[in-house]
Amino acid sequence: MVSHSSSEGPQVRILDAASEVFAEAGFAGARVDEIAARAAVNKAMLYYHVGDKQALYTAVLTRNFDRVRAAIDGALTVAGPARVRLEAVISALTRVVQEYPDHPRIVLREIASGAVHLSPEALARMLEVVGVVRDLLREGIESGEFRRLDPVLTHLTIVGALVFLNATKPIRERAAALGPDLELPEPTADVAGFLSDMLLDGVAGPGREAPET
Amino acid sequence: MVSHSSSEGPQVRILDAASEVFAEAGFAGARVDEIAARAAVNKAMLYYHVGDKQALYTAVLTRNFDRVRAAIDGALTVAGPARVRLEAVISALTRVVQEYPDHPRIVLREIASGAVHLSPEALARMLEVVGVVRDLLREGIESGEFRRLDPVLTHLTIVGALVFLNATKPIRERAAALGPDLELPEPTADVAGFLSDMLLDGVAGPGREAPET
DNA sequence: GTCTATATACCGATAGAC
DNA sequence: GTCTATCGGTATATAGAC
Repeated sequence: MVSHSSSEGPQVRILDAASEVFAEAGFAGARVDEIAARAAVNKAMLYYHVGDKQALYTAVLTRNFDRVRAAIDGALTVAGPARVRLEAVISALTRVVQEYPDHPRIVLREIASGAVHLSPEALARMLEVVGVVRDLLREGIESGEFRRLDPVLTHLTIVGALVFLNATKPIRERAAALGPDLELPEPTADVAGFLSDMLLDGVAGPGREAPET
Repeated sequence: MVSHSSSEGPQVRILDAASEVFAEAGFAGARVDEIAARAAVNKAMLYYHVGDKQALYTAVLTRNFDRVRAAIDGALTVAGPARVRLEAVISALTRVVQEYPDHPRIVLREIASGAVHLSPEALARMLEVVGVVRDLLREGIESGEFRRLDPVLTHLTIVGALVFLNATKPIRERAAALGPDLELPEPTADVAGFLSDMLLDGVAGPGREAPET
């Protein structure tokens, strides 16, 4: 449910509610009435303030990607070798994805559909994020810190893992209810630590100074 | 489009068409009329043969997961250490996902939605696949071949990367059309090779003994 | 700016003739 | 088994009063 129901202004409530509903049901499955109800706003007012369903969707995605971008920019202020900065980015991505769990779910659907609902501006913001990590990986490869792995594949591996880990939680819970045979152990609480441990040791390759986790 | 338009029987054509449309539009976005049209079958006949939209969806997912399961079983016939078998599984998963690209897209949406459209039987088949890889990872950990990484997180990392790499292709193509600044280099053709290289060197952790989790 | 009531269109599903 | 025609429900979007 929307957490800031009455303390925030209508615009924020609408975007929060829309983000929730789009994450749960997707663009086609989302109901404008449901969004208006959760935002505690009359539906006509929703159209008046934000626009139609597509405009609502674009506004949500733009805001969500801006949050991700801000988190990455914050992580990149730390100085040091590429490896340290990549760890900081992974940690920041993990945090932002856990703080705003709607976002990875919406992105997952967008990827599945081939980005048919993504406006050019929202797509551009999404690719900005990809570009930042890609450039960081390239830099690490140039400096010899990282092995010569394809930067885009590596980025997608990182993000794919991150998004999966956060998005599969409802399924894991449903699986546990089906019976002990199908039960999956609850993954480690420290997801960022796992990802750094697993992915960076792949990225950085063996034979360098050991990371302290 | 459906590739076996007229050579196959109606049931197969219907499932092929449904898999396509569900992958493109999701459960809520899929149109039964569209599925019938692509299958070159009258809509009433579609309901007569398979059932309603939900039954159609379950049939598609069951068939698709069975293909994945068959590919994994085939890969596990090779003998050898866990590392070799895990490489074989990754290779088999890569092949099956490339041969049936609808499947990862549908799974992506299912994960995003929290599996609300998954029937218990389809969910069980999905978890079977997770279980096989999880057990293989556990075995490798027991034998000391792999580091002590959480098996479920590791599995999700593998599958997440795989699915992302195959599902993001349309977006990467759309990005290239937006301008060279946003263009992403086309990833390596040998996706399975990349994944084995990157993920297994993380999993096997050359030159290091097991840290406690 | 705010709300009610409704226009308009679409989609899933089936009745019923053949 | 096959098809046409259509019903009933529901969704987006807006007109128009206040």
